[in-house]
Amino acid sequence: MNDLSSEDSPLAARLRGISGGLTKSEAVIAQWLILNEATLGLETGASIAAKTGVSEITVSRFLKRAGYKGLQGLKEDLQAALVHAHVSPSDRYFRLLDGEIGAILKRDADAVLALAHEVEKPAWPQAIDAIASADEVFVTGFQTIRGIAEDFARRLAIVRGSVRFLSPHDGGLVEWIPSFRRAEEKRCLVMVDMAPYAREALPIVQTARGLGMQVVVVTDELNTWASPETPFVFHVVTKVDAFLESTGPMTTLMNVIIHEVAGRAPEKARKRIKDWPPIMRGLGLY
Amino acid sequence: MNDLSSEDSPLAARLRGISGGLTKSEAVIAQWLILNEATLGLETGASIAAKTGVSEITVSRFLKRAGYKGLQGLKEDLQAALVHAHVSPSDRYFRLLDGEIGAILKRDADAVLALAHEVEKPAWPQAIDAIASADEVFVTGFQTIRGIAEDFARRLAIVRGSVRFLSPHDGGLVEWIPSFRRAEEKRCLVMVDMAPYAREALPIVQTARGLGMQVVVVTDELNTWASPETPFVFHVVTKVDAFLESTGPMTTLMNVIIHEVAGRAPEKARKRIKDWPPIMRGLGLY
DNA sequence: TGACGAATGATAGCGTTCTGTCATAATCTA
DNA sequence: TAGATTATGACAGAACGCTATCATTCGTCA
Repeated sequence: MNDLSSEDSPLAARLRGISGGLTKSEAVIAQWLILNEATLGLETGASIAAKTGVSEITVSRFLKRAGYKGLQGLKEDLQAALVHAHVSPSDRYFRLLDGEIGAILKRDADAVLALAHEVEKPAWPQAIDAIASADEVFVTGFQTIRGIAEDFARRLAIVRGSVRFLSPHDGGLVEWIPSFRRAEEKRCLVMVDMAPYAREALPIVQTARGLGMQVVVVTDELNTWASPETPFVFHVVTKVDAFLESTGPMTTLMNVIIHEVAGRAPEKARKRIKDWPPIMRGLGLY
Repeated sequence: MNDLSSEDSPLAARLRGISGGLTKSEAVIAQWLILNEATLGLETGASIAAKTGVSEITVSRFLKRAGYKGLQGLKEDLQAALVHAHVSPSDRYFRLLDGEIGAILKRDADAVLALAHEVEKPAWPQAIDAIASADEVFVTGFQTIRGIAEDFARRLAIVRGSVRFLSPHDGGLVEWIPSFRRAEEKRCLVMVDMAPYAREALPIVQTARGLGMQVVVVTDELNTWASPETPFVFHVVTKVDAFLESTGPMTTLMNVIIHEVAGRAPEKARKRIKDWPPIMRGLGLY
């Protein structure tokens, strides 16, 4: 094992660090795993056994001894190392991230990092411009993610004015009745969506488009109805193998939108952030 | 699907190139695969089916139609693409996470992973028990994070009954007027808090404690008033060097609470999750 | 609105994977 | 060299993954 690169992967470091030394079979398995790290994703216990000349149960025992929950656990670790290498410089969290809740947190963190793909899209800065430059911004969202939309509307209003939450069922879209005085204004709708609310959401988006608004949709990974309606559709991974979908990464993306809109006029945003607390002080809330 | 990045991965290009268009289910699967490309190594046909809401055989048919020899064939293709890529997936992630927004996402992801510390606390399972075993759960939160609390109340109500959102300023705590019929019931208050709302939050927590309720507070990293009032205080990092604090990790922790409460009675939670859509179908929302 | 075709799902069966239990082989020590 | 201990393997069973077949649902068209 001494002939391996000094620049160890986490896998190599971990296998090398097994206390008590390795038996002959274990050494063979460890070396094979390290040399074939790039393609471990495709292997099974049986295929590793076949390639190393030991039995399947020996492979299984070795992985357990190495601290993995079987080959699946090793694969999950490799995946996590790939994604999280740039998040935390130390292993201090990963020790705690064993178990079911840890797995959910890791997938949530994966989903947050994966937002980088959405922000990288050419449509992203155009969507930010649509929101930042609109004379009025409407925000809507339904049922169990209505809160995300409401918080977004409140928080977006901190960094720019003329933001309204829209409750189509309650208000029947009276906010969109045409006004002569404001006929030339640019308006933008931001919709926070989660399948399967297409029946409600799609007509609203189509109505907004019909009225000349730009529409930005932030939605989950299953939404396919939004793309034909507007170029500004951004997906968030919500399935994290929990009882319910995760809404944390979607909240994070809404916060990033606010940050980017504030970044379009940073001095104005800073002034608004500063001006707000004194106005609120009369409420006696803190 | 037209909103995807112009810099398509081979997988995205291949799925996009399927002639004859996609059916509704196929479009969902294709989009999900593209959005989750980084973690496909860990998926099975069954797990993809579960996450996309289609059946396993539909996933299998789609992969065949896309020219893969099943999921295994897709994984082999991904692996081969990995070997031939000039930039490794890890480096690609690094490049995406470069820059200001990438830094924010990394800090957000780090804050999500750091939630493992809160979940590890001895108080955590006791807090989950307090919520799960209460006869009635009240949920409250204010201003720009009121939406997180409202969504939490709605979603917690999916997995257990007798959950109420509390709006103290609107309702003046009428929900807490004593009732002889329910005098012996165990009640629990869950408060989502963010500095600087101590002036409003603290009296509510003290009132709840005085009325014999258990209180769980989920709050940001600056809160110091909560710990003397209740043993169940969980902190979330919200400072991510953005214009405004991030509420994504807090949303994630609320989701973890829901998951854990559901886990205290999983069959009941699954039944409630299953029973809800038919009731909702009358609304015509999807 | 009804019929027809396409899409999709349920179920069962087959193949593969993983591991518990017991047996065998290898290694070490006296 | 023999006995004891440890490492490893064989086998069977449980669990999981995938798909063929048939049924059901959905969408389109007349």
